[in-house]
Amino acid sequence: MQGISGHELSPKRAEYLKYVADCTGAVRTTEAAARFAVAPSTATKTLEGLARAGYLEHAPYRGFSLTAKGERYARFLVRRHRIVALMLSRFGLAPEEACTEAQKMEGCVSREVVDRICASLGHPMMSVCGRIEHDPGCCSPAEPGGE
Amino acid sequence: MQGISGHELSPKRAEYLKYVADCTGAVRTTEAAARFAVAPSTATKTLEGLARAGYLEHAPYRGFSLTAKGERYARFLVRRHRIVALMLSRFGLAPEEACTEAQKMEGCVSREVVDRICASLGHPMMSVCGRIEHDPGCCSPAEPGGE
DNA sequence: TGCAAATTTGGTATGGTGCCAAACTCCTGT
DNA sequence: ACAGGAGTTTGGCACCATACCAAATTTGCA
Repeated sequence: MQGISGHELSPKRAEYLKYVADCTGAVRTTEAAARFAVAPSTATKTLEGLARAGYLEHAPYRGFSLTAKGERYARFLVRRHRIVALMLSRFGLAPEEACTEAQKMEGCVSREVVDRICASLGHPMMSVCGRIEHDPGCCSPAEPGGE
Repeated sequence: MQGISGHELSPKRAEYLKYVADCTGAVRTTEAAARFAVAPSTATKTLEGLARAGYLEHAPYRGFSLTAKGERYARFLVRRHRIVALMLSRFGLAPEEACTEAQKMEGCVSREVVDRICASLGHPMMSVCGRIEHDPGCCSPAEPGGE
């Protein structure tokens, strides 16, 4: 994998990035502020932080959109969320419960661990909250020998 | 059970509390500073924070020791760590690996989830890094019907 | 074109973690 | 008995993440 450790972004930033990735087109400050129940200036600053780090592109007064790097990272974040949620559901948590708790934990789960759980689960296609996309080279087709 | 959510302490504070719980008798500032590789003043302040929150008792210039509350909470922290590590080992992580990764994640895992995983695992007695103590009323004897 | 809505900027705050230097306490050895 | 060194605490400062408000700025519609 291309150097994703899973700890590049703070939990909040990761949430914002996932949100931007979920939206089609550019995200307005107001939309993000509403989504996270914060003041618009807070949304601007958090998104600005992601832009400075190269995950988003900022068209001032227009909105924020994903860069290639942001898109790649967001795919990881979504996959991580779904793997963790699926794991929790295997321990008896109901789907929405698993999803909610996954949200709380996932920020601390490394890519390494996600890949291991993913492999151990047999590279599942579905989680409790959506399809799981397996990046080529990230987890599914890799691991030639062991595991 | 008694109102432990699992999110009472920041990850660092939780680590310090576990450390104090692991030591016999009072912990000196220097010991903690060495253990966490920080300046003595930092150790003082972090431990002071735990004391102010009621988890530790502070005998100035003498050391810090657990209060009843701290002891109870530390038991939860250790149990959480071991349950999470055991869970990870079930996904193919080697013992020390599971233990290391658990350390990174456990701060974000709620008591609720710990109890669920614990139950789902059949209230195991051993983890990859030590015995698992099941507080009466915390997890094992509870859950009368379901699960 | 002018004004309302949206956005950004700058100032400020809090909490957690960290450092250093200075002040203070403890204890041991002479 | 007490001086000095080791250990500890205090106060000041810094940084990052997150958050707010008020003021300034830009956009876009009427």
